[in-house]
Amino acid sequence: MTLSFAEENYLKTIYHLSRELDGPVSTNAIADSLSTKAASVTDMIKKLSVKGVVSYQKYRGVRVSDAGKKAALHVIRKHRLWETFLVEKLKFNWDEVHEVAEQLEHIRSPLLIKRLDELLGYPKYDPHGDPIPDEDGEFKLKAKIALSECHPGKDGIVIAVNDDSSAFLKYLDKIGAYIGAKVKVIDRVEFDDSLEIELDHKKVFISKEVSENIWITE
Amino acid sequence: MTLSFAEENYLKTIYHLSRELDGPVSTNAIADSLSTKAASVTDMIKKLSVKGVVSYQKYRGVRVSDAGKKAALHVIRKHRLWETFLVEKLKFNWDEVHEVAEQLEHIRSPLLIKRLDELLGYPKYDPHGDPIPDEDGEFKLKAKIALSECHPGKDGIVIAVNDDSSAFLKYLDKIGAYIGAKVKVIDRVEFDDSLEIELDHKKVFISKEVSENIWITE
DNA sequence: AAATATTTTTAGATATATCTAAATTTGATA
DNA sequence: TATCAAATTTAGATATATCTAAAAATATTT
Repeated sequence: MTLSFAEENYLKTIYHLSRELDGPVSTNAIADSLSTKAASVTDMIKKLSVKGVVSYQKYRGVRVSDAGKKAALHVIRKHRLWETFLVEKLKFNWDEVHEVAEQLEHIRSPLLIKRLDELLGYPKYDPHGDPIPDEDGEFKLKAKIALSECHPGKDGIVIAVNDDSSAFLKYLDKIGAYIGAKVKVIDRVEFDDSLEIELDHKKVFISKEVSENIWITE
Repeated sequence: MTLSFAEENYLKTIYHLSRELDGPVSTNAIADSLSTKAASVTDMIKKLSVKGVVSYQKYRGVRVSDAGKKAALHVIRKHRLWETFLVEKLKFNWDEVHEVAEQLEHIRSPLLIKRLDELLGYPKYDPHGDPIPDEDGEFKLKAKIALSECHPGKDGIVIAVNDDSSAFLKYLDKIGAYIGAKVKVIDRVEFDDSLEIELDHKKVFISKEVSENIWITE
């Protein structure tokens, strides 16, 4: 059973969405996430359902099956290994890798991924702090807490970010919030839940939207 | 103007065929080369013609335009850089790279190719001895002669092979005919034009079909 | 040159992936 | 609970890339 590029993209997106939620994933959520139309999603869901990678009840949303999870994690493994390669070996900035990795993740060659993993020294996390699943789809999440959940006085190390968009990552670069940076919460503004934090001995204000997307050690 | 994967594959094939011939490339030659049907080729040729990368007269074959040449050489550049990467950095054998490079050549990212070229040290030739075009599509052929054209007594160094199939390359590995190997023609069998050659101080017989696909220094 | 064979093109299908617009179902609200 | 709004699905198109079978053009042979 092989999945087309489009099928792999849908499956990966559905998998990611299903991890943010508890229950089934809605058609519209998938459509939004993929910038496509609900009608297209319904069509695709039917195909994925026939292939056994999702289970689906009309009007009731989609769930990823065990086989689907494995397939999704394999694509995610490839995506994150390629991102790591681009940053470690080709000197890409972390905000430049996503689009290219979206293409590279669909290349089919078990040997290529095996050797790439070897070349990179079997990394466990990608440049954004996300875990890289192993060949069996196993991975370990780091114990982490979103900055938005931290009270003044809390300090830690930036270990992951939740948004891979170039704009967001460029902003993080600017304020010095790279993976591994030391951070301390100085103050919280009750009015809008923005935070004053210290990064690299410099104090900056970040909005709630930003603090929700930065994870630090617990 | 962007070409789809399929369009890139057709264009590349037509370009390669046009270099073996003097005149226009026939529909059937393209179909054979791509293991597809003549009818499919006709359809695609029309599309490529509209896009201006080939010129085409019904029943009269196809020619690659200047714009087409540039586009084809760009794909070939990517293919050969990836092959070089696979062998040099990921320890692939030269008979394992073709299929993967066929996929990788379609990845769209100028920065990726720029950095890959840099990582590899700006190579001029790929693992099969084929020249890697630069960004402008320029490349240099080595002065070379097919073994099949050599008379007994002629010696030289294997600098390229003409067939990238895994079976052929595995056979070359077996007899020691890697790029850079010293070779000397010992004898020619008039009956079938097979050759006795010396490679690595070992004498082997090779068929005409094989000798036509091995190129040595002039 | 006429007949025959080969090559190429056209016509009409199929499969994938997408869309818009209309119909249907679900869920929230009055 | 009946009504309405939102979400979802269906129906019917479009675009790409492919195919088979038939028709047309070209090339070869007698």
